[in-house]
Amino acid sequence: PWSTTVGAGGTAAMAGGARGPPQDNMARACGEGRAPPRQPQPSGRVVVHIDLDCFYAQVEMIRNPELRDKPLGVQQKYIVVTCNYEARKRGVKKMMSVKDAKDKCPQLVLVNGEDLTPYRETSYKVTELLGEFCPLVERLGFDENFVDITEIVEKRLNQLQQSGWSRVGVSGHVYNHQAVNLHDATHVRLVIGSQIAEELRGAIYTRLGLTGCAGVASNKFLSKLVSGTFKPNQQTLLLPESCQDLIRSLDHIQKVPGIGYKTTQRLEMLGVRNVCDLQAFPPAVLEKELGVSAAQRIQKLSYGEDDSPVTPSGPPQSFSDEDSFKKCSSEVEVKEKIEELLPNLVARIHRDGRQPHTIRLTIRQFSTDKWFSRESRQCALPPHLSQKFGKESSNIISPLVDILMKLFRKMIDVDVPFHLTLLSVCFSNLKDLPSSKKGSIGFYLKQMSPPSGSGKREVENVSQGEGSASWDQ
DNA sequence: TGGGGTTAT
DNA sequence: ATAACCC
Repeated sequence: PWSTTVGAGGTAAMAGGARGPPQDNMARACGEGRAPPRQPQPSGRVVVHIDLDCFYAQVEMIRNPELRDKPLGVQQKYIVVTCNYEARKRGVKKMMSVKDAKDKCPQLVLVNGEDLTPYRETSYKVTELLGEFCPLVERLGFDENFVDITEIVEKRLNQLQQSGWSRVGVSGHVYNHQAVNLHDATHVRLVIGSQIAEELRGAIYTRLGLTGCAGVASNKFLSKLVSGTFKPNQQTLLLPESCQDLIRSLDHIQKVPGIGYKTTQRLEMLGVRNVCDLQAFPPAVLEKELGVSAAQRIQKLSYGEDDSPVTPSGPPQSFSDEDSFKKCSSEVEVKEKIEELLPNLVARIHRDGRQPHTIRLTIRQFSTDKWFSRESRQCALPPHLSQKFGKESSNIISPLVDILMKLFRKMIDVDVPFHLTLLSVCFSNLKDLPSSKKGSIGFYLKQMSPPSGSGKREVENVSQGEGSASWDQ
């Protein structure tokens, strides 16, 4: 199913003509008049963004191949959170209500995707696979990864120079159909990057059976923006000269990754509607509205500049499990929900092997207008409970429930009627178990403390501290 | 809108 | 602890 390699061949080497082919016919968001003058910066990096196609649906189709050629949606509560391309052809969209989706497509097959375990596991397999090629892999959600392949490109470049410079051709699309200039060192590196991106996608497909898109560019931001250009299972290379065209193709600022809901609201009050407005906006005014840091960051993004590194994600920083519902309004119900969430969560952490030192309870209260705000309370886990994650058996659930109920009462006065629509439990502040070698201090401490703790009483002191004292760092 | 995640303040 | 961001 792979898209064929598009040769950048002979005619592509248009030496001096640094400007890409004029593509002014597209109705772009930016007015003709004021193109801010900025050169594409010479960062020298090569970054790939990999974005799996309708990830949850793909995982479900692998789990049950019968679903392959049917329109398929993945459902959480009453929402179709994602769907395969058969379903999209028939008008089903991401985050559509089940009702609307069934109206659009009566034959739609739905699978429940509220348990993320299969997606999480597959997701980490992808990240680990990419990690075999290169240590610099950063996750973004479950279905996206950034890979900094600068070093691999350099290595290939050297090999090519020694073996006498064979043909280099682009793999996949080039944004804007811009001609490649093989006399331009930056172009050559990015072209090699496109070949490596094709190999990464190939490995993800042959080893895991998953398809996805890739974007190749000189930084994370641009690689992410360009990866969506050709949509299922294709890849796109961005050359520096087309950077402005790419970012100006965004018709609204909220499509800029890094500019979310809140910032969009503020920018709109300032009269900033599209990317060109943001590029041209007075920096000092922007800094007053958003703070220096955010202002400078997003204004640089508006030019396609992003010096943020690809930061290896490593193992997760937190483990959480949540459930949403129509109504939960008594303490007993809260306790039941928590007891439902915990065993799975505890098992996941146990598999991870590290010990959490912080626990958090998050709630969402029903309310008509600002239904999207949550509150949380967290506390340090008492050390003896942290340690129980290390090993099997003993009932760690009950003391955790006790702690969580105390956290709950810190947020909610149970004597006043309440109406929750979500509960979430999160463990964070994960530490490796002291790698107790024989003879080390850690070994003796670990051996000596646990023997006599039935683990019932010490829970009391955890949340009792009126000062809320957290032993957290 | 769900069921997750991250970092900055 | 919250607020912002990402999927």
